[in-house]
Amino acid sequence: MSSFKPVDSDQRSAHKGQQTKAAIVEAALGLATQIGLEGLSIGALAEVARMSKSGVFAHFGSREELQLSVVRAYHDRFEAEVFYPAIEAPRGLPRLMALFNNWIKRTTTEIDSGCLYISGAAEFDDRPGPVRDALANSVNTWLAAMLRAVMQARDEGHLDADIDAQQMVFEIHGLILALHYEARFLKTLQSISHTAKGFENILKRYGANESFFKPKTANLKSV
Amino acid sequence: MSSFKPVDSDQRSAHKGQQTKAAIVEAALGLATQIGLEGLSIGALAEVARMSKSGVFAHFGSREELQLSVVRAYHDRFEAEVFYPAIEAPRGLPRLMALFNNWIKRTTTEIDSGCLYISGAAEFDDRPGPVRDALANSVNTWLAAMLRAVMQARDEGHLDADIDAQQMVFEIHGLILALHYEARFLKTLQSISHTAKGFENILKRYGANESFFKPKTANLKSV
DNA sequence: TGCAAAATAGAACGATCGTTCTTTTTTCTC
DNA sequence: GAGAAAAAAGAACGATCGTTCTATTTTGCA
Repeated sequence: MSSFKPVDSDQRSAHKGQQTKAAIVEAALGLATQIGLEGLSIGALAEVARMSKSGVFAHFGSREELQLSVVRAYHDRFEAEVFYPAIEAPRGLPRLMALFNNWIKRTTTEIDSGCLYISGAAEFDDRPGPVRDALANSVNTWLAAMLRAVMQARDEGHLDADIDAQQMVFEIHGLILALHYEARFLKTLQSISHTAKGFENILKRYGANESFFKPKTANLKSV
Repeated sequence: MSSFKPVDSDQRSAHKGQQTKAAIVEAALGLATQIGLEGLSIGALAEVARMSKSGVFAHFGSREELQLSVVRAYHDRFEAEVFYPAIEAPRGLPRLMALFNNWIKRTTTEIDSGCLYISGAAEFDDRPGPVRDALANSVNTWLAAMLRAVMQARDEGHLDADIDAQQMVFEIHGLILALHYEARFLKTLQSISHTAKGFENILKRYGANESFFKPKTANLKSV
């Protein structure tokens, strides 16, 4: 990941314009995850934010800039919720498992609200431009973090030495996408347990020592 | 699958209205897979079909009915391209592999055009109504066919006897979703080979006899 | 407290949307 | 080939879209 924010941005209690802008982005994020980045209209957003259309608009200057702000906000939230808590786990399989579990946790939450990286991909896969680039960059950053975690787990000896790390990340990604699809769209009940079981299968296949995940007693430092 | 069409529908050279309607639906299908069912506008469709807006509209009576026609057309095409050719393969693992290979083939084609079941799911996962129902029914029908194929392969002894068929279909579905996502949105080059390798991994894990897929010489009737 | 600056509101624009209504053209049947 | 029926076109509707411009309100600093 690594997003090195420029020192202040929204947070600082400056000039109050940025406060309301942050509030607007917050509302926009809620709308966008529900109805999509394309469905996000300034009129509807103004209503939710209890402001005038032009009042909302003035903060962004264009709809596209609003969409970009939403993508950035989603990126930050994803980072804070999934990535940062997990890198505190020890390097190797424990961290990989923490990353995946946080990912599942977030996706499970998003069964109701929707995932911007998934809906955004469907909306912008044929629409070049800054929004698409921002979305793809965020996703690629995250997938690269997962790839790093897999390679570290391999180098630590927690996984087989000859595994294809990209292949493993691809299969893990598929599990998350299937979870989102079947739980959110098809409303299949067992999706969450299927995802967990699928991850277990993948770990086993790539040579993870069963003591890591099978019996809940196992701990980090062994192998 | 099973769609038992009502005898004529579009095909019969009747009253010519149905001919142009079929042509419109054809054009609409192209538009919808590219820009989505929601992005499909009657004006844009009329331009592509080289007709007037009202001329197009008259064939459907509402935009929703147009969307439903597109979903039905996509269902038929999917069935004809993926399902029917595969059920001619012998019951069991050969048929399962044929189904999956056709699915991959179609999804690979759709890297350029887009898959309605995937984009539609993202667009309608929060929007109840007939279109959502039609989409979900089609997808469920297809997933049920895959499930049947897995269970038959198990019953034929081509897979382990104690496998969880739903779990296996879930993992396979994830591969396809990852293929579509990474190839179409992220433009990752190795997605197709990742998918094939992932399927091989799944087959192996669920006890498929390697003679079925590992050496290209193996044939159907053994095991 | 006053005043410039920033933030918000309000009204209006052109465009496009789905839809309706009326009129014209095309098709099919006798 | 005439005439009814079906198909297509054309014009207009109210609504909503993103955006622009001007006016009003609110804020922050001297």
